[in-house]
Amino acid sequence: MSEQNGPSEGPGPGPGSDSSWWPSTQTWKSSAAASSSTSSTPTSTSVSVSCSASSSSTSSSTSINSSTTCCPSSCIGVSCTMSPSRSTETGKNVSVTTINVPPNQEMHDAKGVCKYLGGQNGVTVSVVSTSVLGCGNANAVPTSGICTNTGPHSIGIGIGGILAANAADIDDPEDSDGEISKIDFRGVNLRSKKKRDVSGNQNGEKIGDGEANGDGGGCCDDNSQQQPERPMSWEGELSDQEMSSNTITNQDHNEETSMEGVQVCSTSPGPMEQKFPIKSEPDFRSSPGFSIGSFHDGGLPMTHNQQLQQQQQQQRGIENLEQTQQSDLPLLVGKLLGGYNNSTPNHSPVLNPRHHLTKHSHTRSQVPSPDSAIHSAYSVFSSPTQSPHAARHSALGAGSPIPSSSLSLSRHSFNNSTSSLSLSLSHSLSRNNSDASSSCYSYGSLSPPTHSPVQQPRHPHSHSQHHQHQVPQGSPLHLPASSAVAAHHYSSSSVPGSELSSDGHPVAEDQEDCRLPSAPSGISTRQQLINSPCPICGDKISGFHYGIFSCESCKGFFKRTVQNRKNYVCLRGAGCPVTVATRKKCPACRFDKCLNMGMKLEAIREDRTRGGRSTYQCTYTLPNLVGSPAGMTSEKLTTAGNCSPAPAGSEHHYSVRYHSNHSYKMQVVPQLLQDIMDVEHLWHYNDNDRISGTVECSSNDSNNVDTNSRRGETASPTDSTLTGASDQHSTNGNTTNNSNSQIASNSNGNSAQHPDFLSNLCNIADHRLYKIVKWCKSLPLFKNISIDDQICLLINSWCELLLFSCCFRSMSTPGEIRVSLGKSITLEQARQLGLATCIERMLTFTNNLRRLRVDQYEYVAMKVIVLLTSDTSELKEPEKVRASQEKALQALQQYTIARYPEMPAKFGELLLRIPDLQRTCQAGKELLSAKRAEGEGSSFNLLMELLRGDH
DNA sequence: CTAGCCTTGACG
DNA sequence: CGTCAAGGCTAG
Repeated sequence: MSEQNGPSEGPGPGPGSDSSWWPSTQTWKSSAAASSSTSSTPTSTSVSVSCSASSSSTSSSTSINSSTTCCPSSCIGVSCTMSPSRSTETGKNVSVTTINVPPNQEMHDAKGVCKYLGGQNGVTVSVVSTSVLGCGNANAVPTSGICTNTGPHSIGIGIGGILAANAADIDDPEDSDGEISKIDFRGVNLRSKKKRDVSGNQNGEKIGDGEANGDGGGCCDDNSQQQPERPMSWEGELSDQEMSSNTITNQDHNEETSMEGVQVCSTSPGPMEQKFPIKSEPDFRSSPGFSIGSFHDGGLPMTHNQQLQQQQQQQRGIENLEQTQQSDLPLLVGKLLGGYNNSTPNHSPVLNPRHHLTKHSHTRSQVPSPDSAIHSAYSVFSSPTQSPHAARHSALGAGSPIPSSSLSLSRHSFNNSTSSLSLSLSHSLSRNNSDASSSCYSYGSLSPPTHSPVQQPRHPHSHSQHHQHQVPQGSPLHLPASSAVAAHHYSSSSVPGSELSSDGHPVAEDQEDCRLPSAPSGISTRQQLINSPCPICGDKISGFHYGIFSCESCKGFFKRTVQNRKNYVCLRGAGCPVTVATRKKCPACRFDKCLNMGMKLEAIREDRTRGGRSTYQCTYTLPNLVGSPAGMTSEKLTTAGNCSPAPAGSEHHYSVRYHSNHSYKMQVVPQLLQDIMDVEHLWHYNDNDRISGTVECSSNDSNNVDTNSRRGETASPTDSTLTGASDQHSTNGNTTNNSNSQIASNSNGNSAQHPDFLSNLCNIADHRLYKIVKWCKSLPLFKNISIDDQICLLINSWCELLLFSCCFRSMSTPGEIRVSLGKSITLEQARQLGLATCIERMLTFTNNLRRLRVDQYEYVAMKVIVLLTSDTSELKEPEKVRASQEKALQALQQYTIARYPEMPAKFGELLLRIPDLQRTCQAGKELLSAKRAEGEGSSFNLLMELLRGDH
């Protein structure tokens, strides 16, 4: 890893951040290298336990010790693992994200407990203790994940908890917050300071990002006053609380940040998407259900009828499943889904192998390795040739940052019509393009944005949106969002000059075609354009940079951001105003705006070659507004038609460039996708959950009544993840026996020895399961599926879902997988722990996500697609499931086409990653089973953490 | 990190 | 040689 050590890259491309997608060489290389190297390592199941064991035992550098070190109970959570920063190989600091144990931990735990006790209904302390004991006990343990709930109460947890949690979910904001505050956000984007190499290597740079941010957010240097500076990450800005909370103990080494604190939004590649609204989730702990857990009670967000039906169905389904399947998971899932209650003996789900799962796994296993992923990220961007369409339209590409708020915006109904596909037209331009075809600039007035000629809203339909300030100052070129308008396009050549009229002014031809309000063609001169305000910040335009006319500062900012692969996260969830005065405050939003306004990543030269003409292809597709496939309304289409792009062969395409965020979103994001996104917050795992989970687990286990009790069959997803792996594989695969046997083994082995471990498992499993089920039940497409099938689907996909979530979250930290809050693991560390196979695949998968610049919308859509995989023979209504999946696929396709016209193959590429995910999952499960067998607690815990959901 | 200014180099 | 966009340098 050359310069960038894997970890170090941290700042790197976050999922959200653009940089992530950036073709960046180094990062990729490093990662690639790593992966490749690793690849050599046996992917197969057998992980060398020995290694791990030793390593684990030794806290060695990597120390991932978890629980033990910390409080046992709490273990998982915060405390655990901290690995001091370790400088990685390369000289650079790599930051491995180390996790420090927060001093607070104890607090947390205690707190958690307290909450738990107090908060929860009936749960008594005694219970807790019991459960704890239980966990500790060999018996209970294994199951823990699942078991967690097991106690009589346990059930409650599972289902009850969920139910209880239900919508309402009792959140304790406060608690949460408090907890959150304690959390270490180091990871969050702090940009490591980087020194700049004289040479200006990018490599080194990554490191550099951050310091400023430090906690406060270095990003905005200046701003501090106005706002405390916040660390940025693509994910979003941290809330104030978070900010305050962040205590970062950084280790010197780490400069990078992990995004942990940020909730997630996981990464989205695009800055836009990145900003996922951060919601803290309700703590289910607080929910009575949890403690007590009668699953009966809990109500997921469902109507009563639904609930009733579900319950009925569930029971039936569950029973069926039980009969048919023997995996633990199903039961648990079933319970969760349906509230099915079974009091079965508790076994640890985790331990139990699930056969069913295997089936898929097998299939999946066959899937080609992700290795390909390694290839370059470059490919996409770097070579123009590859993507003819490469150019990102400002409009389209620009993903307008979608502020969290945006979610609330009214949605358009989008037509799913595929027609949209056709919309994207692209040219590929060569760097030297002579062809510079026409570009359309809307000249209109030089006047300030408000005055922009374009003012007419281009989109009649645009809903009222509240725009966020972000609106540009509206240079004629770039219409203010509010004004929505047309923009100029250039067609092909990146070289502005080409576009210019003889005068040297950009040709406005298109405008007319496009009906842009802007001034008549020819009227404005380039100079005029230059005189207009920078569409990003409103400053004076200095020229045509990276695809748009912008000021020198934004040009430089964009360059630095891309070259250095910065991952900025808006702590506020996006939507920060970007003006001359505020542009320094939130680089995340500024970068988003750069993209939104049309700056092209492709314009940044990987090789940093100076001079000459740009080779990047400028492809302009029809304006999304008009044509966006996804959501366009007919009207819009019509409009588009007017603007009709140049004839297919023609080189010139004109499109409206500017889209307000709002309109953008509406146009590009299919309703279904938006609906899916709206429930995404249910997925995220937050600290509170964790903590609470811990408590719960402990409490519940011992008794375990039933809940989870699965006849040993069920495993919580988490567990299953672990175990499941084995199961699916068949590695372990014992069906029936497994659960018991496993449990036994566990109990005997490590589990007994590591109460913490067990409790952790319980916590994780419970929480994740809870979250996942809750999420599933809220999914638009999932609700209509019968309970039986819901259970089946969840059983078959939970592992993929968890891993996907983890990998997506890790997009911003090349070379490392973000395990949990602040914690991350590098391949090297994984090797020491004997987890190389799994981590390697995860890194590879993550690299692919980064390369593809998977954004939040794509991520959520893919999760649904994965969830709705109907390739199982166990489905009762496969057609229905298939139909649902098809809808999700359609929505994703529409979105990718509309949002990333320059990446026409993105949809297909995204789907091609699913097999990799499945393989990765298989590897993870195998590892888990192996670890479990060997009893390596720490490694096992680590895996659990890996599988854990987002925070 | 920011942003203004400088250098580079393909084109015309 | 001028233009112009991309990268580099560096004071702040």
